[in-house]
Amino acid sequence: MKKIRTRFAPSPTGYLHVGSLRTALYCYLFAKHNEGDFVLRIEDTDKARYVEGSIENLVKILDFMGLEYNEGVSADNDGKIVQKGNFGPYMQSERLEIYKKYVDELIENDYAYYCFCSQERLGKMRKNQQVQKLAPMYDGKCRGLNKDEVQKLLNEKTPYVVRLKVPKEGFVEFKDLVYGKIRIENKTIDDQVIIKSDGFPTYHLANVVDDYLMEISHVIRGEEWLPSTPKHILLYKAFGWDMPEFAHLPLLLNPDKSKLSKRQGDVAVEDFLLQGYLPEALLNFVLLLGWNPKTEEEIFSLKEMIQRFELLGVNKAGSIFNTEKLDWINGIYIRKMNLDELTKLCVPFLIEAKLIKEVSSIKYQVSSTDEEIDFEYLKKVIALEQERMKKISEIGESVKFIFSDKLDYEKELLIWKKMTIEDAKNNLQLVFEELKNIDENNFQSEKLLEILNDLVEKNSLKRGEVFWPLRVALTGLKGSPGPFEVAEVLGKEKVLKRIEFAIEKL
RNA sequence: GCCGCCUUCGUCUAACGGUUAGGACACCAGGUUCUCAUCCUGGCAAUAGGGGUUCGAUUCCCCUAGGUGGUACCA
Repeated sequence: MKKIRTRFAPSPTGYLHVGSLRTALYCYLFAKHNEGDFVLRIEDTDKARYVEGSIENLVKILDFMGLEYNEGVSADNDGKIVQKGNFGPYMQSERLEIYKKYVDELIENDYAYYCFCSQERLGKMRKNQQVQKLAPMYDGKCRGLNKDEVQKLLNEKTPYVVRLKVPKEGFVEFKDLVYGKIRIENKTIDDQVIIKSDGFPTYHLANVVDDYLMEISHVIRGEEWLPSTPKHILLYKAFGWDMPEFAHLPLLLNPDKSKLSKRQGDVAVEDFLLQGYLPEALLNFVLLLGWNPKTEEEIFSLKEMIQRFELLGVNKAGSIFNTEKLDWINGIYIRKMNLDELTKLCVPFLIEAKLIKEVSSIKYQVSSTDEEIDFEYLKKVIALEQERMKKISEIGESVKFIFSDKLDYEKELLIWKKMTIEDAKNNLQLVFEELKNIDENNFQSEKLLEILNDLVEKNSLKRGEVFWPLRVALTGLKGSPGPFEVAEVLGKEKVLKRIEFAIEKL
């Protein structure tokens, strides 16, 4: 059997779109599931839309997402673009000679023709067609030019494009792996430009030639390509080439069901990463947008995805990109993560939130107090929040209370249910006296729980009457981690200080 | 306008032509708990509309509606 080879073929026009990420993921999974190759090809045939640095950025993000490809372009240690694999170059702008050769062959065999029509004429023509409520299409003026006429115009250096000579009769039919049988009448297909006047190929030509030369077995791409697939098929036929399989993927949508766009929120993979979504979570989320595993499982590692992925499970309808479920998935991955790694991810956000400053790679300084802390301490702080974090970006806000010199809260918050102010004050006083006598080394959450439980019993109190005021005294928050974990992280001195502060407040 | 594609809870999605139309997120309620979160239990909520075919349509066919993609010397 022929080797399975897929390609991801973005154009370098800026950022990596989450929709493209899903396409890349499906291409990758399909290839790897079938022990095939996954190729990265840069479709930079539009000079006008090229954005500086976007290839470098793309390569970096794919790498960070863990979608490893076998061939294409890559970045070296300095971030410079280099060729990867032995098939290159995989940037279409460097393959112009190749397209030229193939297009000459098409013209030679009467599958394509030179067109010398000016942009102005074409514009007028289309306007007329629209007025007459006709589909805007090239009217075929240059289609019948004979060899001498063509040669003459070429000699006169008349600007030209090359167009595909689409048959007037008949139809193109193909079987899409997702959408099933698609049939389109030839008469509705335009004589598409395949070489532009600047000598660059258009997508249609470059894509077909490259897919053929790179031995791509499965073309997996967005649904927006479905209507132009017949043009591609016509090209394969004109060249006499075997066709790849086609699989078009449903679109990702805005909440209003229009095609997912930047206007209505973040769409760049980088934006999500910056917000503190984990790459694994993002992949997992995007996997489920348009594909289902035919079981009720929802959480998959990349390895499991490879094992499970089949094109059969891809559905046809577009899906709204709604990040509610992404938050849930991200929370799951955060909880599964080991503390060391999670802390490393959180540190930049803590610095950004101006809670701490970096002194060295393992030493930090608390901004408000200049106190020195180390990575091990940060781990304890992060551990407090691990199970309630949805996005890494929340960490600054949620652990602010740990690093604050002075908490800011209403004194009423210290009152639990129907307690009186006096009760709260007394109970805090009791706790204060009790904790004062505990050795610094015994300031551990289990021990503290034990000791304060005894205190509660001894004084026939309710747990809430003691724990709630204590927790608020330590955190200043309505919702927070438990008082004993917090106490352990803060240490004896600060705990006593905060309790005193609360008592004074009441 | 023309051509194509799509349509199941709010969202992501299951269901050989026969199911009380299933799961997940979100939401709500209860349990655990000093609070939040986690965890467990339960609840709410859908086959776009109309015709066929069939003993029986979410499922097959047709029409309508809506949505969406394409209609470039952009990809």
